Amino acid sequence: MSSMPGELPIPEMAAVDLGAVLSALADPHRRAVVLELVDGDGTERACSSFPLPIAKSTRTHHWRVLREAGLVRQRDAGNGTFVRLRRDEFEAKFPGLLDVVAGISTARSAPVR
Amino acid sequence: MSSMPGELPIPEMAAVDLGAVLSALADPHRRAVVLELVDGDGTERACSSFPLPIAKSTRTHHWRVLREAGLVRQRDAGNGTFVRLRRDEFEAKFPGLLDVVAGISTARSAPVR
DNA sequence: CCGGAGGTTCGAAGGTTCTCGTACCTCGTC
DNA sequence: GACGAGGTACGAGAACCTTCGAACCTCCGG
Repeated sequence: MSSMPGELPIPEMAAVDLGAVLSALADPHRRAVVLELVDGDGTERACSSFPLPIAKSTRTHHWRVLREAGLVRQRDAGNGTFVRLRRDEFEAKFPGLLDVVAGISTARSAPVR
Repeated sequence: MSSMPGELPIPEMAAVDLGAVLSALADPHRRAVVLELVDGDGTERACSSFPLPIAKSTRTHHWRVLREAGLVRQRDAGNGTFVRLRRDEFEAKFPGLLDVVAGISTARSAPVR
């Protein structure tokens, strides 16, 4: 696990389990977050910038789950925290998964275009 | 929901939730079963033909989860039950999902070929 | 007709998940 | 220095998941 200044510990990609990933993506709140990250530009994003209708402590919980499932990297910058998708690493280990899930979720409520 | 002779009730594909699907696939036993079905020939298969190291009642539970998540169709034939992947229907609603998950799982322990 | 294989239902135990509130920490700003 | 925004740690509650065994059902084969 890396331990850069402010970087919260994350598992190596090799140690990440598909079951954990699917569980992480099964939660609507977490999936919404991942979705936004997937069709973002890949740069860091403030954790506080996600409009989740849940308590602060619950968010902390969800960030931990996403981190431990190998989906995101999280940096603690004192007064705020930031997340970044582990895009390339993740894609190398679970090819196509993010795109497929993102594609399915994005297709929501737009059956025939 | 359909109610053919022996066909256990299943949700219409439209009513199936991605979260439920991902949860269903998150379990190793269920994922193993789906995997076998995916690279099978699409024909019906006896429920008893899956080598799951769990109790009978636990199997029943897992089959229900898979059914209710929209992944399989199950037929009760008196002395035995049979399952079939809802391949095309599922593919139409969640394009690519099964292939991606199957691909990832199959890639296990064969990094460079 | 009896036994066994295959299944379901029920209830229960043990673990995990999601949620929250409270207390506490750390910065930047006034 | 005090305040507020953003976060974490901890504890607790409710709900759910996986698992099992026991009791029961339904057929097919001998």
